Amino acid sequence: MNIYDIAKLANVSPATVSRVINNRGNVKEDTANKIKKIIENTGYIPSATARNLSVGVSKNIAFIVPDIENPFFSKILHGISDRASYYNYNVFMFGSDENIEKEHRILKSLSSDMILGILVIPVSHDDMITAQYLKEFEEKGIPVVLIDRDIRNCSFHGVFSEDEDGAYQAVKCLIEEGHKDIAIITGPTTSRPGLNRLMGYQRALQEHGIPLREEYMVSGEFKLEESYHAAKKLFALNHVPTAIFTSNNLTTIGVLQFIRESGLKLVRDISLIGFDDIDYLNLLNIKVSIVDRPIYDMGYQAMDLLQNNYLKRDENRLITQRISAKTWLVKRGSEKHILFKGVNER
Amino acid sequence: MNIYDIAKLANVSPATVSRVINNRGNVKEDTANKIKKIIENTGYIPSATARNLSVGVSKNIAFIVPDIENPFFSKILHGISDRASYYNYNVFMFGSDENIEKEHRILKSLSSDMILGILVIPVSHDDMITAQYLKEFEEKGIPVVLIDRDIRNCSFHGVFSEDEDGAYQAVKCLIEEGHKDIAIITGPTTSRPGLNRLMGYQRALQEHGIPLREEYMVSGEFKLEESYHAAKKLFALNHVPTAIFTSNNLTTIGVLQFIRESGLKLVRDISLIGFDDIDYLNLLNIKVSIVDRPIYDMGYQAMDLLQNNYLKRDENRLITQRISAKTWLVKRGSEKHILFKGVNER
DNA sequence: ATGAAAGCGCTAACAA
DNA sequence: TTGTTAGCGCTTTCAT
Repeated sequence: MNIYDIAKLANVSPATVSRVINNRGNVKEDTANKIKKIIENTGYIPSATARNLSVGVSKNIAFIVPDIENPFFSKILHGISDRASYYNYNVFMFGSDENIEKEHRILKSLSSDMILGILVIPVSHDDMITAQYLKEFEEKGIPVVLIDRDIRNCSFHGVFSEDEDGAYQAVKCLIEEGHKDIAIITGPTTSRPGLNRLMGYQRALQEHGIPLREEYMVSGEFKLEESYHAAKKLFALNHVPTAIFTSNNLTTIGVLQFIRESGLKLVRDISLIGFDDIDYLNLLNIKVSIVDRPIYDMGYQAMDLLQNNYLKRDENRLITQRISAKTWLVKRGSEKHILFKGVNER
Repeated sequence: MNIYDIAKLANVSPATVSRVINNRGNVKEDTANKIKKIIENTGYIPSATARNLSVGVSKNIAFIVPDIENPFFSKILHGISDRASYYNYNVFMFGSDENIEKEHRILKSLSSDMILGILVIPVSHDDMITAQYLKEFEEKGIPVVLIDRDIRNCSFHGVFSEDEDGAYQAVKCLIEEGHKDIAIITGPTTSRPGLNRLMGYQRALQEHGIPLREEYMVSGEFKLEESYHAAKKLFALNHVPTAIFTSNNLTTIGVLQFIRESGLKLVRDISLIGFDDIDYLNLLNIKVSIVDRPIYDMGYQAMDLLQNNYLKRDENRLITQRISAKTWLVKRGSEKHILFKGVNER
């Protein structure tokens, strides 16, 4: 079944059928109705492939995500997917598994005529190969929108968030609660959010006259297990901090795991503010204060940005659209300071 | 840049270039190398769209999932994605949001020449419209593989799991622990897994001579909030059960939420076994016994099944391949029975 | 081993 | 309002 078959059945030309299918107008209503009926009855579905080839444009967008199973990214995907379906776009999902080579392979495999745009959460802040691929896509008129993670020295469109400020607010809150010995479990230094959250942490301390201590900044790499071990390191210090700022959701969980396993208790033994919420914790009455942000909306907005940039891809090439999502502190009690922490007594 | 440009640069015909690109052989090594070099230098990437149109086959598969944010489905997606990338397939991700109309719209929009196969976790066990769409795809030679949820009276290929047995084992375990008053929070009756888990529950009770009690079977619809209220109902009964079997991960969380909010404690006040694990609970030292299964592998296997059925889509049309993943009980203590439950004392 | 050319299903410019 | 026709970029059969 193709457009010629339909045309024959309707005694019209394929062009007319095409006009009807695409609501191009300039077709007598009778003719249009007749054609529509035939399409309905035969169950004919136009070939998207042929259409794409003919018009040189597809309705597919590619989404490249580092960790499909992280609920943070699932939420972004949800936002993207919902908005994409509004635009009648299809979403290709590619998982890079935080692996830079895999990311390159994905980008390389992206035949540019199959996709209309690219949404990507890049693995690294510093990787110039990925940046090069993305630039080439932009030059071909395929808009690129980064999500959450920026790339150094490039100015791609993107939806980010106020990482520095979020972290700053969190640490400032801890300070105002009376904490002075505040540690951070950092994200990878190859990631912009990781870097910025560290900077927010440092600025908060400095602005309040608290000296930075090397041993209070340990690396958790945004990963659960690494963060668990980072927490362990902090508790092995001579002078255990009274509060920890954790740089992402998995980091928070890693620390919580360590706390539970060690028989420690939040607030009593250690205070905590994390970056990004963890859905079920609050429901389960595990009260952890966190820096929140509109995650679903970030995906949604990214899709919108892509769409806008696609529409005006010829003009305005020089204007980069970058959105920064607000962050806000959600206090649930884990930030509280009590003067004599159990662990400091030991 | 197209295949003609490359051909011209290499002083050969487009056919030869095509042979090189697709490793078809029958090309002198010199010629092949020359062409490869030119392709390399120009950065030419063949048009997947044109290729698809020409050969009538694409490398895309569609995955339709009811709830992107549920970690259970994220794991399946991960398995699918990994295996798909092995086959050099791209995965379209569609979210039906447990909405049957949305599912129909997605299916309807799936231009059959854009996709090579369909992986779907259908919203409903009973919906014949979806079934009809899927059948039509199969008839066109586009293989369909169901995941997790079967469709009534159809025999699609699929990867399911031993829901009945898993539930049976869980409830049997509770009985052997000494529980007699065992409730179930059920999934939707329009879902096969929901139904089968209920059947497993009932069989376990019956085989052990425990009469079924209507008021001990409440509906949680596989949803968090509904399950929370279901738990509330159970605790409002004159004769509160001593144990609950929860039909999926969200159900378990809903019940845990109720338990926590009510100041109740697992085991002391109520025993619990759930279906499907919840990643972070165990890490956070919330010890809930659950029925586990190889979720990632289910996605992985589904992709393999699709691939196999694609390869032999012409022969063997009548042989349906259905895989059932094993389930196993993971005891973490929450199944334990103590004789005088606090809540029964009231 | 290589090339010529038809065809995949659709669109759009041009003609009528 | 409708039709004709030349592509879109690739594959593949059939010659050579």
